[in-house]
Amino acid sequence: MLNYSTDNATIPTTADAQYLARMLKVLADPRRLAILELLMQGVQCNCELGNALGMPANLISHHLGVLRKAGLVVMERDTADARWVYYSIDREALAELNRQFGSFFDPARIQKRHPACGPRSAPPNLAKPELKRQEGEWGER
Amino acid sequence: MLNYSTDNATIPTTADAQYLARMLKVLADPRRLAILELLMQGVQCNCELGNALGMPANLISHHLGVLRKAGLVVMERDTADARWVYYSIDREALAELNRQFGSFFDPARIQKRHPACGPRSAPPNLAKPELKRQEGEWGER
DNA sequence: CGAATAGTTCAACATGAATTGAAGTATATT
DNA sequence: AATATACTTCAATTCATGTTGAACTATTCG
Repeated sequence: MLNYSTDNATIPTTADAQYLARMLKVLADPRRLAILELLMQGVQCNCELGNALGMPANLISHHLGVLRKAGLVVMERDTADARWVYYSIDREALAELNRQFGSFFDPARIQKRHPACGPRSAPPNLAKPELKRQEGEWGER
Repeated sequence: MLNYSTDNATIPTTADAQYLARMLKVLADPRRLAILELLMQGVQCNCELGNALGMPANLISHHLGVLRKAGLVVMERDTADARWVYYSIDREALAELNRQFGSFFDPARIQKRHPACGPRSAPPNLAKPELKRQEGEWGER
């Protein structure tokens, strides 16, 4: 029954899924999450972020670069002293991310089973999508 | 102005942020996203997932293990033939994830700047959190 | 009982990305 | 012009995790 092909069928194919996959990679770093949390609390410069998080300036720059490339963060230089660079969240990009995530992981989207393989005799004994919870360490906090 | 400490200040500290950091790591893999997408479309067994995604059984098992540990996926064996194992999304865990994500990345949470450092002369010229968008490759699709 | 099947686990290896340390760039001050 | 300041960029190193291939486990069938 295993006849997997050699093409890249495992890469998300819709534009939405590709967007989400890329964004999730950007978010799945504790330090970047911490930076984003601080920027949610207000516009900040590299040294403010570095002070608050105990990170060197170059590492802050690196992570901010990743966030900027992802479109989540924007930068502006101080008008009085251009050495100061301020970073802030791009509200629209954040809202769009929230929409996409909420849509992809919407529980209302869960469907019933459509069997494509299984035992020859009896159909799978599944009355509803939720099975009895047997494992999981993190879901419940 | 750089006086970062050596403690683990960069690790998200609240329980919510830690939960989110862990979950995002689980989600930030294209193959796991693809698996989740298929499970959203209905309960499936290893070989159905493997066929659809062109992945070997052991890799499917590995990723499903990660998803189960995260509490997002549950398993049940077929009652007629215990060799068949079905996987499905844990609806409640998914709903909780959606809530946490939506809350953390809620644009309404964005605050104004509270300066902790900057040029000595003029205060930062920031009237509102949104700055003019200057960069970003992915945010707009 | 042996063979087949569905899936799981293990460990080595590969890969991608974060971190580190140095160097570079631009701006401001003396 | 020299020095200080706030970052940014680069490249080597380190680290975390995905992938591969083999071995294992449990169940079913002839």
